[in-house]
Amino acid sequence: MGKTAVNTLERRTGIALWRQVADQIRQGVITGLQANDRLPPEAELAARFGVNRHTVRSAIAALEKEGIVRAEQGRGTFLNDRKRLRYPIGQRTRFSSGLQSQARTRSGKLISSQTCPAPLKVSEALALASGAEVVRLETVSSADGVPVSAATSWFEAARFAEIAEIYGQTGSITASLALLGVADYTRKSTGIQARHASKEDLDLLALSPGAIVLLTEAVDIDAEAKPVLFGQSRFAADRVELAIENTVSPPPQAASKEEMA
Amino acid sequence: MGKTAVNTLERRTGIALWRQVADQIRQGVITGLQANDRLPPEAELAARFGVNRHTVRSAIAALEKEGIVRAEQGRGTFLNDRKRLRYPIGQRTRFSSGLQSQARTRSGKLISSQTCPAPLKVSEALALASGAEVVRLETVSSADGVPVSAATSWFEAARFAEIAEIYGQTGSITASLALLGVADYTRKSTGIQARHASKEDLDLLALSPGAIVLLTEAVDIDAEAKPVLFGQSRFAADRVELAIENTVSPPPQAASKEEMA
DNA sequence: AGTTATTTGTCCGTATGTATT
DNA sequence: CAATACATACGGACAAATAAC
Repeated sequence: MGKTAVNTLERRTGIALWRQVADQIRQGVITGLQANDRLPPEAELAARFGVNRHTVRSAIAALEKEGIVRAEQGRGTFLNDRKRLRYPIGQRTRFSSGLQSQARTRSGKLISSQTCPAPLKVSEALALASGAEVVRLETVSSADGVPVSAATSWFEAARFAEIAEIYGQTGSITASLALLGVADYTRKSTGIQARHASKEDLDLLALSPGAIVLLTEAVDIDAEAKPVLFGQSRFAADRVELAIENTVSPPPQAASKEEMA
Repeated sequence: MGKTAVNTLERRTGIALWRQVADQIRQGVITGLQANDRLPPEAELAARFGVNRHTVRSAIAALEKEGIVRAEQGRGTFLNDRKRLRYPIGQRTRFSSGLQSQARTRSGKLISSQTCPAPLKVSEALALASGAEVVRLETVSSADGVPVSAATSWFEAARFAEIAEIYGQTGSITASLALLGVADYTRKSTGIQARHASKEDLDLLALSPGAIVLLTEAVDIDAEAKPVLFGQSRFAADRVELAIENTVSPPPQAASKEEMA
């Protein structure tokens, strides 16, 4: 038999059919199932999904506006290839050096900053007295001009009062901390969640409604194991993959603490 | 001014307004912003979201069917609390011991298994000759009876021919490998992505359409650093948080030179 | 040249779902 | 529980561009 493929779409779920079709096609892209070339013709897709051709056309129109595919009259509809960046997370997590080999240019932009009493979660993460003053930075990091992550970072105000200004100039957390006397810092812990992007993140990351973000919560510590930074980053899930590479030291015991590239 | 909170919902995105409202309320739950008690009255929510009260009612009806909230005549609408499990990822990643302290019971169920030639990605991950035979396991792991993750795992067939049967009995990868002579294994690498759940995962994880999964791709190696397992797990993003805890060995003393942009 | 088949693009009308008043 | 406006989904028909023969 042909491809009766009953990829059962659900009706009256509050999500339009054309969007469900678009989501499925997009997922086909990111799974890497399809190469960089032609999609099946609209009529075939319609049959495959069990919907009208117009519905498929709506889906394709949406994908085209997103830049996922391009439709050419008479020829067909083609996938635009877009690879995910690989963002390494480990004891030594840094935006710029982590993407060094994958993007020609990287940049960090300061969106806003504020000094205020620390929320409970922040004071705990930074091991501060409850109510201590902290600086909050809202930043967006891009690779080759494409926004990759939006981050909210908290620093102890007493120690890092000028970090907002310095970050505004350097565009780099690592560089800013270095200027403020933190020669080196390491990642203590990272929590990872996934959710739909908020309205603000849609703007900051130039995503379309319904997009997914990978949300990381991390604490960085200095050489004396004192917390310097609590950060909450939202990565555009269709542009980034988080990679945890455990430095090659198999079972416990003798561990090599070196890093290499 | 009251709370004119313009959480601007987007129209004609293919996602019905009532569903966007429901999603926002649900996210409020999972972010922990709201306690376990009462939601604002419908009229206030309507004002807050800038929609009609009927629309809010549709949203709440949907959330009630999902078990997220309960509406009570004359009293109001209340949140049912649900916390995320914390799933640790590190060199020693194991399902059961990782959730030990958070769930009374844990179990792994074998959905299906198959022996076939390794796909390219799998043979590379396991360092096998291309086309080597592998065993593929489809499993679902649950905590306190609630499905947490659906996983696809590949093993070298020559070495682990009976793993499907053994897993079916033990319900544990660690136990199964032990019975097959792998006393210990460690995590070599973990990649993390996020996407919408596929139709199959919606079933396996008992999720509702539009749900998000955290997708991890991991390679586990034995004491001789030989790959034993390539696994692809899908975690229900609204039930689980992935946690990367870097074993406390702060900075490598000798300052860093290899970093910086 | 032309002719046909394939595929995307546009137009018509109609029924149902969604959202507001 | 209306009445209304708009978005969504379907069905059919034809035009326009492309490719192959």
